[in-house]
Amino acid sequence: METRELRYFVAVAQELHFGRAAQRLGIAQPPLSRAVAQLERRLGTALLTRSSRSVALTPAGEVLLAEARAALAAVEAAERRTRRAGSTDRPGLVLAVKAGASAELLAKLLDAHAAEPDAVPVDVLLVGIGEQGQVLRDGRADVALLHRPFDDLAGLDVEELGTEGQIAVLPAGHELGTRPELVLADLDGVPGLPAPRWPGPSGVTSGPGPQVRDHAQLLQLIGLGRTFAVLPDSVRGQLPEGLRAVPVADAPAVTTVIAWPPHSRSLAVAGLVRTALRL
Amino acid sequence: METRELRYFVAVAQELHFGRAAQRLGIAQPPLSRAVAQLERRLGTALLTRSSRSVALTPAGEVLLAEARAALAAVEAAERRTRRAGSTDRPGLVLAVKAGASAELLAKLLDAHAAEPDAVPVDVLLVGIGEQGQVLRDGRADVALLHRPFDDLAGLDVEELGTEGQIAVLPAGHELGTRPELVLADLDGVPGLPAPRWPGPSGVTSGPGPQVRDHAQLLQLIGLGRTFAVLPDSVRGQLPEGLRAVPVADAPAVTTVIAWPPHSRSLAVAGLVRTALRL
DNA sequence: CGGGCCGATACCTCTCGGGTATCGATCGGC
DNA sequence: GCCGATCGATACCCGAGAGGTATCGGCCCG
Repeated sequence: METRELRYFVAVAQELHFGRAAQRLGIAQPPLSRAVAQLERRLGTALLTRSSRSVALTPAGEVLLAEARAALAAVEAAERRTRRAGSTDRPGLVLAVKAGASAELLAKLLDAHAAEPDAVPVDVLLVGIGEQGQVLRDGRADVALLHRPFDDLAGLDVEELGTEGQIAVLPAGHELGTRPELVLADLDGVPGLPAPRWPGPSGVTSGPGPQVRDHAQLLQLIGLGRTFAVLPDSVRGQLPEGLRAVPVADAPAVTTVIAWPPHSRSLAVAGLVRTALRL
Repeated sequence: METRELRYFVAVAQELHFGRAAQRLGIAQPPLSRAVAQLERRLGTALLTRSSRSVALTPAGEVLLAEARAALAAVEAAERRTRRAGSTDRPGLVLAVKAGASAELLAKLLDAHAAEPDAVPVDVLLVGIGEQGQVLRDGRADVALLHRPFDDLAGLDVEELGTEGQIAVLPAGHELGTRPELVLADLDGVPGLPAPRWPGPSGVTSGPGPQVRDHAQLLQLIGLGRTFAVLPDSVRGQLPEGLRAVPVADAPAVTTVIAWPPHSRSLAVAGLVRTALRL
């Protein structure tokens, strides 16, 4: 199987429409139809059920969609990492961090790493919530900080860096902000304060409230009184003036972890991880 | 990048010889030279240093070799898993087990799974030591039993099933077999009894003794008085007549784990894992 | 210094990926 | 119930590029 065929199939499987998929791929519809049909012939399996009015995935098609995405990410990663290994000007590491999260830990880590004798330059790549795994898997980053149980750690090698409780971050002057402590049930369905939505481990977003990409957006929306959030303790240090932080007794503990792609044989990654574990 | 290019590059990188690589790929040498040169042009990096008498990998080439292997395994996995999902006759799972290891646990697991209401048929794939990760990654198996710290768990999702001590397995009548307990140092450099070699997590094999692929081979060689082994407690149940088993006090504990490929969304895998965790 | 090994280059062929035109089926509207 | 619109499949053509053969040019060895 060639990556071209996989790209074509993924496009059709996502769009569920040959015409639109062809347009997205920048080719005409007939070659796309033929390519997918040929893929099905070679695999000996129907991947799509077509009824001239609609296209749907067969169970085998579902399997191939998931597997093809992973395989294409691996190929992309190969390309990107090789390019970076070859370009002499930047031999450093790329560290992916959720924008706005773990700021204090990140600062300490970068300082400690820079003080190492064999320090390699580190670029910080700020990504949206839940995107760290993706950038790690497709080669845009070499290491990432993520948070259990929120982020998807599947397929990554991981070391734990620390655990902390969670606090509710509320708009200035909100009645709940005056209490000394909350439980999750207090925050369930507060009138006029919907929970925000962000990309979860399963890739989908859930909840009724506003859609949010990173912590900065989230804090801004809280400042505007449009939502609230339950976040790790360590965000206290970066709360804008006026927001209220209240411990949430029964919120699950958050573990910050450092992760890297499984077959990374890079000494530079190992060095950064070692530094992180010493903090 | 197409998988064809990656396959070509991997062949050359392994053989370090364009002629032989071309032969292995079933093509002529000139197209291979051109394809690799074109890949280098597209990546903007030299991958190989060629000197008409020898071929060597550049650092970027080393990176691409590792990444390309992973990517090609992912593509193969996509193909195999889709084929199996499509062929109606065998909708079951493939469970990879080191030949001869964890026999008791395996029997219990298969029994318990068969007793489940939604039992899916399970094929057992016996593989050589250290090959479980590979067959999981390239789609030949869906689940595997492996043993920490011996097997390479990088990139796999894992649940622990149990921990046990280790025993030394010695030929009948060997003097060490009469002692009530040993320490690793006792086994270090026993005259006439070299330690066996098998594929380790790093892929290489080390040690001076005979080369071994699985437990059955290993036990046979011990029976012949040619080597010894330090193995998990649970092999006691399958020792052939005459072999001596002696606990090793300071050997690292072995944890048996059940593992599956990270993006497996399969309900069948989840069911088998749940059954295993109940044992 | 000459022969043999090996990768690169030149040049040819033909497969196959991609484009246009069109068909056939299905669904919605009148 | 018919007509038109939509959408995937089919027919047919063209050109890029993958692969083959012949050959060159550098390098080590005898």
